[in-house]
Amino acid sequence: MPRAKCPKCQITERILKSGIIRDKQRFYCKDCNYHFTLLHEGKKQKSETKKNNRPTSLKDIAEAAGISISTVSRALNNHPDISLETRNNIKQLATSMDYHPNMLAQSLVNRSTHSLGVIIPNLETTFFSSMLGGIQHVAAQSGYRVVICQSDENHMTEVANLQALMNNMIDGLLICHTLYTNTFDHIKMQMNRGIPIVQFYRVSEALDIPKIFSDDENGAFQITEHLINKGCKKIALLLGPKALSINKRLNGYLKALKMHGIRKDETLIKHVDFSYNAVIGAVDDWLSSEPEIDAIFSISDKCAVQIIRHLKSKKINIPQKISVCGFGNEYTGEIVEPQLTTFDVKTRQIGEAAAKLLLEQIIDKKTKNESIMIDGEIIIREST
Amino acid sequence: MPRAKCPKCQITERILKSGIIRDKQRFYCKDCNYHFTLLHEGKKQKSETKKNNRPTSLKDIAEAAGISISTVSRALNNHPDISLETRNNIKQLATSMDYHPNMLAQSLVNRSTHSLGVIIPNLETTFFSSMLGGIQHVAAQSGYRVVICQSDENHMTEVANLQALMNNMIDGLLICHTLYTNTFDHIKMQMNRGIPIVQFYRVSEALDIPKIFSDDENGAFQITEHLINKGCKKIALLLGPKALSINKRLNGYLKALKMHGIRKDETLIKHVDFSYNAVIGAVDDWLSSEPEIDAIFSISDKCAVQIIRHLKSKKINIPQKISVCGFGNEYTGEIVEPQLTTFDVKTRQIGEAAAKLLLEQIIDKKTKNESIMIDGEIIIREST
DNA sequence: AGTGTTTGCACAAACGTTTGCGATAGATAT
DNA sequence: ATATCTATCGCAAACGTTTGTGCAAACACT
Repeated sequence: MPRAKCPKCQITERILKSGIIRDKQRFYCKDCNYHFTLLHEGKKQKSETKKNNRPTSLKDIAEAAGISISTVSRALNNHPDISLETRNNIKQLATSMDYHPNMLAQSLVNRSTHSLGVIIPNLETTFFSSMLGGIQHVAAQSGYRVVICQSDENHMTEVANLQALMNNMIDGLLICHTLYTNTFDHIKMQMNRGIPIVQFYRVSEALDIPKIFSDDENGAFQITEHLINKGCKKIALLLGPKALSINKRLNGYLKALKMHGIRKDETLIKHVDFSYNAVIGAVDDWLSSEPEIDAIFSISDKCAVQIIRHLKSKKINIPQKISVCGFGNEYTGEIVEPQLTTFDVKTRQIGEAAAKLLLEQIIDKKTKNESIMIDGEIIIREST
Repeated sequence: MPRAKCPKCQITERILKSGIIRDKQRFYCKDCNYHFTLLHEGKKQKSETKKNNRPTSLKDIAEAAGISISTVSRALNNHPDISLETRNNIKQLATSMDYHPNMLAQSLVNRSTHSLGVIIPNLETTFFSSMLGGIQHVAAQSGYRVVICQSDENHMTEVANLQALMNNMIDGLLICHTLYTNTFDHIKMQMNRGIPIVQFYRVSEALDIPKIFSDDENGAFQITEHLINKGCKKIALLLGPKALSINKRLNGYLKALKMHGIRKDETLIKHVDFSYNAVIGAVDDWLSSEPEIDAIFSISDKCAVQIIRHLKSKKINIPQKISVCGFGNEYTGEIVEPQLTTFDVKTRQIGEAAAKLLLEQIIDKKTKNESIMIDGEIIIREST
């Protein structure tokens, strides 16, 4: 460990040796990119204290036992080439020396980390975290770990997480895109790296990889038709930012209107980010404008709950005056009063299916190109 | 790749070569631990198709450019020893060859993965996932990844995750124990491995490692005192399984009773697991027994919400007849009607503090032994 | 004694990096 | 011309595993 001080930035941490020239030690400061030389002053005490306080390795055990490294490795892995006696001795020695295998080294030679990566927009809602539950359950059954990264609905974070994970950290990736992800070059770049990728829930048809998705169009259709059957004529639709296949829900909405002979009204369709102010603003717009609306269909349960509370604070009766529907079947929809009519997209099943599909690819080493749709179910409660 | 079939289990996958003996190839089946020999039949086409379809490595670039591996490495890392011209050429070549560094190899030599491990009981509630939010935020600022493992409130899963992560996968660990974790040998075993560990929220005083915790005793005291001030005399307390420091809340409860001259009544204190049936059962017990209770203090918001809904279904007025308090300040407590009085334990701040404390240890390479308490705040709403 | 088989182990290459230390050639100073 | 310095690069060790191969000794069977 060179302990020289850089004459420029006075830092002693990031100094590297850079050769010896005429009895002068040459150094290089990583911080300020600067070369300099000093007279010899390094005490050469290499081999002694060198590998101290490091975790014990196979080599340490081998030296302690006076045998070769490979024998130790095989003994610990129960290879029958090693006699039972030696095996037991080595195992005992290993535990007594507090040996733990270095998984980095193992993964390096085995070319497999036995872990799946998950990139997910958000964990602070039951919607996504229940998908995670499904993923973990399936992964654990096959002995795989799950490495979770939160993109926080931020596209750049998604890209960064993706690149980090794909650099040999994982054997396969499950990804659910950000709301604001509308370009998929970052995925394309990783597609021929030999690491299988599966999209789930928020998928892109532009990509030629396996997907697990829910039939959102049909879900939105069912919800809208349900509202129509309840007698609603002016159904406002609250959509998220224009992105992704999530807007399939718009199609379902329009389809239901058409089928029941209701004319499309552009003013009843609004795109918002999911911020509270935007949601409330949109609702107030609708409330203050003609014609009077009689239903609000929010594509997010979270927003639907906010809408219900907002309407109640304005003394607007739900569902007598205005019906409210959500989408996703989050837990809060069961708590709020009136309880929220919504569409259960079976998030846990989506997670399970995604993990299964990924594991099949990893274990069979075949690149499938399957797309699986998970059917949802309308849940009718008090708000309609 | 040996493609021999094991005469015992007929499997061809896990066969290893095991030396040659008198012109006979010796094999060993990893599955059934069986040795056998066959006549030579392997076509020796080693060096040709060997390293095909592997990701490009530094070596590949070096060979393509006709220079040494070390030069390529230094060039890509902007080492000034390499001329600007060579550097740019190599960089260009690298991107054109679709090079991505193997982080396993990097971590192996650098002895650092630049990622933090988190073991957390559960992600399906905002309570823990908001801690995660805090952790991720702080970690990202220092350029660290976060690897999340869910123990699912299962002690064995916690242990398994711990062992996996600690084998060189991470530079530091943040752990929040399972409800059922009451022995800490698994932590002790890992304490001298050179990887710093920080406990958060659910901590154990028996361990000599840094902790971030909330003053649950004081929180419970404040809640109880608040109930007393509202005129409640018979305050039922719903606790979780007997475990951990979580039961500090019992102390706060008792302290408040004592200070206000209320006698402790054992029948008013119940331990339950957090299952719905157990919670409702406990409440029904209280309702059907003398003396009549006038308040329920649940140490979990989730249970408190269930209790509120249960009481409402029985037409019991809240808070006129019975006041209800929770603990934790989850989102659902704001949605339920009446809104839940609870104690905000500042989960996000706990996560942030824990990540900071861990990062300090990693970066300074000093093993601190600091314990930080995050103050909470009582949130009084309609249910009291 | 001769032949063949089995057992138990050691050697060394490989996985893909980083980095200490020289080595060489050209530049500059003396 | 000689001496010194600098810029640019290569060699090889190291990180901690796994595993193909060889080899000597022990064993088994004529």
